[in-house]
Amino acid sequence: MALYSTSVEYGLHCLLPLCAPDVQASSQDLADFQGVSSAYVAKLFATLKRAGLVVALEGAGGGYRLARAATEISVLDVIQALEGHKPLFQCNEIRGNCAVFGTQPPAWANKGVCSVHAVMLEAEQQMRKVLAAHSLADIAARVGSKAPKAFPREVQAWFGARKASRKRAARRITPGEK
Amino acid sequence: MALYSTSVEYGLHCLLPLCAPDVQASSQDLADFQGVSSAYVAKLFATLKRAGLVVALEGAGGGYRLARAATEISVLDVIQALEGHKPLFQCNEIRGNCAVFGTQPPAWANKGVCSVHAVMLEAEQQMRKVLAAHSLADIAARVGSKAPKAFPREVQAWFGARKASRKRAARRITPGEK
DNA sequence: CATTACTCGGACGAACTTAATCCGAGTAAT
DNA sequence: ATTACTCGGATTAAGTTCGTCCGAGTAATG
Repeated sequence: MALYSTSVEYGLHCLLPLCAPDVQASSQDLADFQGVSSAYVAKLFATLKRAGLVVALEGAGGGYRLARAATEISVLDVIQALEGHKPLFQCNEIRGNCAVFGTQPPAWANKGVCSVHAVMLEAEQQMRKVLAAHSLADIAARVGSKAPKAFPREVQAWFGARKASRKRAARRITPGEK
Repeated sequence: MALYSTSVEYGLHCLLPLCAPDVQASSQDLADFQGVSSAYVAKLFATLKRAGLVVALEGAGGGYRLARAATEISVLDVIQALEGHKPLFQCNEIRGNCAVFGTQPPAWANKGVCSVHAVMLEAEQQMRKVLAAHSLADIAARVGSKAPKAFPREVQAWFGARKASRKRAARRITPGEK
């Protein structure tokens, strides 16, 4: 339905909580926090790690953490990591197929960039310029400016409670139970 | 593989020959001229007609013609006609799902545009601005400036010969033959 | 030191969109 | 009146995306 898929939306939103200083959370927690599919977010974060945007801490109490400062991760970085480098438009050089050329197109036909392609490249460049200009930190700050002052504390409390409840729940489960 | 599909490439290229004054050609001829799938181009032009970018002349010797001056048809018009209005990014308002909100998100959470969405909208606007600024006539002119002076005549000759050969070929086919 | 359970990570399957094809309806030319 | 060429929609095949599930490894725990 849209040019960029849901991956980008999930990925960006789930990265936001990690912008706060010294935060580390599992993909499970991040997904539950944002109310989206946890299994899918797990897959997305594996991709983000491969792209070098986050680092993973394995084992109990582990989780993800930003690989570099939130100011140094642009929206474009996230998009490229999750969707791969998708051009706006793929030129198949059909200008060289023109029937009047016969078997071999003349030199002038393939000279420079295809005129249709050129327009698309210009549009893509403008788009990428905007996406590269905004960092995760910018977005997090804008969200923060809307929220009441107590919000960051509440978030921190939620992640803390989450971790605690996990342990407690684990204790209750009998060994054989699924 | 790319954000905009092959439809856009086929559509734009096949519209270019129609930019010359008083040209009218069938989807079959336009596709053969550009060396692309004719059945698929036929489908695309049906869509372009529905969008009001071209007008169709039915019957033998019919074909398509631009619905208005080539200077008044932008690349964006063609894209929107063929792909529908696809936003760069679809916001599902997951900001309201945040787990700390409980059942009902507070008023400030959904105030204004989602901060992630806002970045995407800005990027999309810049992109569309470029696409809207270039018309079919612009592209046709740029192609023409590369080509030798005799090229337009050759093209016109090709379409003429095409029409003539059709008639001749038709005469040769026996009624039962496929 | 052995166990536990929580974490990542890749393999698997269903649903949707796109690319392409085929055939029927209508119309201008013959 | 016939012919054949045109558009136009219904149908089919392939690729991509979204989402789920299960196995491997590791830090915490007793």
